[in-house]
Amino acid sequence: MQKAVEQLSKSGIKPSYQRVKILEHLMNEKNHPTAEQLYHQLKTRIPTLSKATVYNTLHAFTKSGLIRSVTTNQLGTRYDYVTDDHGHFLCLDCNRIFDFPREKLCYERELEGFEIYSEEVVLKGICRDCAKKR
Amino acid sequence: MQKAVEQLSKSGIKPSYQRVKILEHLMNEKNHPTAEQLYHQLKTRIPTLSKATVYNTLHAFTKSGLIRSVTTNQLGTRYDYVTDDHGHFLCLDCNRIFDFPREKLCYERELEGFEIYSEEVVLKGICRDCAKKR
DNA sequence: GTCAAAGTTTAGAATTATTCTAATTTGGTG
DNA sequence: CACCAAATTAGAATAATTCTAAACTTTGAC
Repeated sequence: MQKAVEQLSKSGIKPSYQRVKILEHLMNEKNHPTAEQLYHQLKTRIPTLSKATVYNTLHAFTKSGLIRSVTTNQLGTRYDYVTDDHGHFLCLDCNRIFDFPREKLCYERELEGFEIYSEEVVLKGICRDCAKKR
Repeated sequence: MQKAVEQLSKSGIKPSYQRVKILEHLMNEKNHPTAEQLYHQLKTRIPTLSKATVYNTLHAFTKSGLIRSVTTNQLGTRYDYVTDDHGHFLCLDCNRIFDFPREKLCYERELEGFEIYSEEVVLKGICRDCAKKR
């Protein structure tokens, strides 16, 4: 609880009840939920919650860099709380997303004059578990 | 024309009229069109063309590795003909996508046992032209 | 050549993620 | 308390994508 409020304040986002709950959820969840999933999971505890709030909030968080959005093209955009630089592996079978560590990328030469707000590395394929099952 | 047919055959995809036209279009276009844009641009030359065909075809091409899909989250998925390893920079202002060269990424240790089908590096921000205009 | 089977394309309906809108609620300030 | 701005809400609207069932093409067997 305290941590989420702190993070929001630090990012210049007013820590409303909904925002705190959404951020906490993302801080605890390790499974990269969609906006839809987040909405349903939180709806039980915040019955008045609206989808618009979830989307607005996720956009604000993403813009401020608190969370990262992973556009997978299947089942909608997925979100995770940003800790360090890591890439995402999407399993095309079970739809889970795995984090994996990666070096910070470096593009000074190629993209001179470009302002880079976010960078995303997404691999797609079959995860270890699903590969074994075949 | 010949090149597209050849590429399709090599990938084990039967080179139907529509497929050849779609692939040729992607080989010529440098601006990473959406399915929608492709559909409209080709519709003038193939009046019977259906959106379902465009989507089916793009999926087949992507699966075979002939083209790559760039999921940007704004204005739909965008496609480009694969030549070499490169990353994509999406300008949040003008919505253009810029290709830039990048090294092949290397994840042997972190993702042992995972089958990697595709890898995508997407940066988002403001391109040089748009940055200047401010 | 004719036929059936398989594969491809088509138009339009259906679905689904996301955005929009206008009204309501909330929280702080004088 | 009364005011204002910001945040939230429910539900409608939009837009990308998928689905469906029918029509058309191609292929190979006879």
